[in-house]
Amino acid sequence: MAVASVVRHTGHNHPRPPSAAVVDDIVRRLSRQGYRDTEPRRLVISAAAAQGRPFTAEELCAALPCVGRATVYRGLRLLVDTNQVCRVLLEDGEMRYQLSRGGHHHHLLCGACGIAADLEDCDVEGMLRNAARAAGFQMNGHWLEVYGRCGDCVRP
Amino acid sequence: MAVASVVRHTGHNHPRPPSAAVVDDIVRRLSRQGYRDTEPRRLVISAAAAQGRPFTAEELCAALPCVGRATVYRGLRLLVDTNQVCRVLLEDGEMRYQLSRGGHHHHLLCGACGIAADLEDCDVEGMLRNAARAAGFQMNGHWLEVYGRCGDCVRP
DNA sequence: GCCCTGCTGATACCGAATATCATCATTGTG
DNA sequence: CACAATGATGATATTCGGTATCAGCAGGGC
Repeated sequence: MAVASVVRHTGHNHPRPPSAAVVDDIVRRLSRQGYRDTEPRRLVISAAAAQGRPFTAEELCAALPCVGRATVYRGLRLLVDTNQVCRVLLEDGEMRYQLSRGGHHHHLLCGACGIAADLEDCDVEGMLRNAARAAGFQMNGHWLEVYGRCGDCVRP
Repeated sequence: MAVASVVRHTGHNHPRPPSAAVVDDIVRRLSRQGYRDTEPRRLVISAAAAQGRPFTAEELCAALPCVGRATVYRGLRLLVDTNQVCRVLLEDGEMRYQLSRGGHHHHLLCGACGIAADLEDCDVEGMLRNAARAAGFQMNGHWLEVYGRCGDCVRP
């Protein structure tokens, strides 16, 4: 089977100083698609990048009291629509968000500390496609979340 | 790899006459857990069983104008909590529901007709557990939905 | 048949998210 | 550099899905 590699989104469990480079990068990609480079939008991106774990739209609003609610929601939706932010489904059905590093990956969600690590190079894709085909189903995509305990929370 | 088997929830794409046996079965299981056998509750179960594809709570309400909204929501929640109904996550993030046949399985969701077939005997579980362990993560569960086109919609 | 207790359902309420719309700011153009 | 077109903002209203409340009802054990 494929070797799994994991990318921790942050060394700590708490917001990190947002990297200006990351924000610039996203803004640049948006510009290329015709979206303007505005101050509130940069603030939203910066706040999203500063989150150490999957966040909700409301948490962004709380972190950005000087930006209108509607703007935060719009900005977040734009980021999701342009695949810069991925949705994360918690075990209880709650939907959260997380800055995406791009490329197909899945999330290892720790139920203890709430952190989300990326699981890459996992070959569920091919396996699912085969299983689906055997069932007469043409697979176009999938949604997968993995729940459990991260290394830090298993042995503290 | 494991052989995949599929169970179509209905031959047609539209509501089927609810089987009294299915409703009785669920009611019996609820009774065993101390929940009463009431008329409105049976109606909710019957309506849920009559759906040919994943449904929303609001759709149940519309199908049951003579049952109070709160009762429909409570009934549905009870069914989810007792694992008689499983949640189905659509590709756009919408949450729907579907009568469960019990046992662990995943859904093959057709984006064209909206039908959900069950994918059983697919060994993602073990594979994921290994991949997670390799990443230092202790996996306790997962959520998986498969999107695409069902056989009927691929070649019409 | 009685009574306890869970269930019902009309209503009020809540929180998340979106629609509206006048105003502002960015960016391409001259 | 100034202008104008238009996309973006944000205060507010509104919608929508879901839950809390609570008086009255009914299931089921006795």
